[in-house]
Amino acid sequence: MDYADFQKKINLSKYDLCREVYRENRNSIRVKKEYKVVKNLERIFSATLRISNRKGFQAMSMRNLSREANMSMGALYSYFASKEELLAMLQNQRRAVTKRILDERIAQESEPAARLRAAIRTHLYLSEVMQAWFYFSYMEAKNLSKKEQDLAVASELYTEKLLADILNQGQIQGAFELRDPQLTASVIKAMLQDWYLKRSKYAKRRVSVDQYARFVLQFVEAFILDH
Amino acid sequence: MDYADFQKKINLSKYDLCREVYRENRNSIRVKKEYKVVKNLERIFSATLRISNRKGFQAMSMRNLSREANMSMGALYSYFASKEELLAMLQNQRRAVTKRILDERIAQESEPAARLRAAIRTHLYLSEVMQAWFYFSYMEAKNLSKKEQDLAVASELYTEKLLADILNQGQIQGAFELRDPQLTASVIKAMLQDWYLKRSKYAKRRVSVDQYARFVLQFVEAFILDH
DNA sequence: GTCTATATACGGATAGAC
DNA sequence: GTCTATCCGTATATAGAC
Repeated sequence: MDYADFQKKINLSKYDLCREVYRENRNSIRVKKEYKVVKNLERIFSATLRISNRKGFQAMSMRNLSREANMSMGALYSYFASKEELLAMLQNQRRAVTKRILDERIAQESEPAARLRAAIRTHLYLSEVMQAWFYFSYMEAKNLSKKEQDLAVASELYTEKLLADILNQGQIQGAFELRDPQLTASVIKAMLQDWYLKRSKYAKRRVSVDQYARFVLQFVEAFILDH
Repeated sequence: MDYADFQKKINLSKYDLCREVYRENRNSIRVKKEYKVVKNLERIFSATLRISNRKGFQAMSMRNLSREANMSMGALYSYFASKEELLAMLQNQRRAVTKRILDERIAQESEPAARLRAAIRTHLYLSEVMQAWFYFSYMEAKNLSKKEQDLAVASELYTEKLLADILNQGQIQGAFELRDPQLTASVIKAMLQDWYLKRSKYAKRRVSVDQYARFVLQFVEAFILDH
């Protein structure tokens, strides 16, 4: 399973993601024609991520967004009631997709070594498909409302716990040998995050996501299989 | 050399840092009595880091800062000409200290293995002493002026290159065996950054900087000494 | 040196025309 | 559904009193 296979199997086009957002927010969105909502939500979210990742969500004014999304201020406000609600729509949906796919793909494996590989590869591939959002979510977390912050932290810890559980299970079954599963999970997480946080550095050096995945797996396995 | 030794040897009190800032900015600071400048700069910088790390530098208004630093708006503006200049003072000085100490302590070792240990430990210890600033610098980099962004990236790459050079040197001398020194340096950097980016998580789990340093060293050494 | 008061610009959000 | 025009609050920065 490499990145190309992953992309084929998992359907995650921008429009699919926006269609899900629309269906979950039918009540609050005043515009009613699905094709139009999906098209405009895609513009809005893309522009939001583009501007925010350049200079920060709070520094993005609604006028910026209106210009970048090619919509008037009035039009924007028929898709959400406030800047904060725009954010919540985006966050909820992306978080849900991430969790769903991560859970699915880990559950397909039963051996600890295979589960660990699935977790690492899937996380890297997800962050490759939705790089802009992963980056946004990490960098903006602390600037958002208390509620959004808590959700972000919970989502962080959930991923870390997925890894820690696999490591613990592997240790019990004798597949891995390691001293501190919790700390090991933390630093694996740090390596996974580096992939989407330093995207342009890796792009410049022509490191592909598959190369990075192989490298991280080797690095981790040298630690948990050997000493 | 553990963290307690490091603290004793390296003098890095908040006031020492602010005194350096004052001496480098005598021209632009209108207040002239050193003890007063140092005291107020300390207030200003502490408050800046405190507020910015909670909700972002751009979201910090000068009124916020004035309240948190216990100084009037007018008083603040006699220490800098603009919010941007305040930032540049802080960044320049901290970056310089970090580079100076990192270089010094690596230069004291000659064997690759010892140099690597010195680099990792020193970086972790520096980020422990100046956690708020390291966090700030990472999280705000993209929101600052082009000039500040470039300086931040250069500083990032400098640290990574320090690590990569040590790894390369070790490989040539036969001390390390590794396939990709550049990628190895990148993921080590990611682990070092996790320490100051997730400070409160590690604090909650009662992981000390010395424990974390030992763990990272083991993790890295399993990869470059074994396979 | 530090304060209060204020100039001026820009922020989010909405009303009402089309 | 979308647009333009506008309300009102808050931002940075400064002037001038003490």
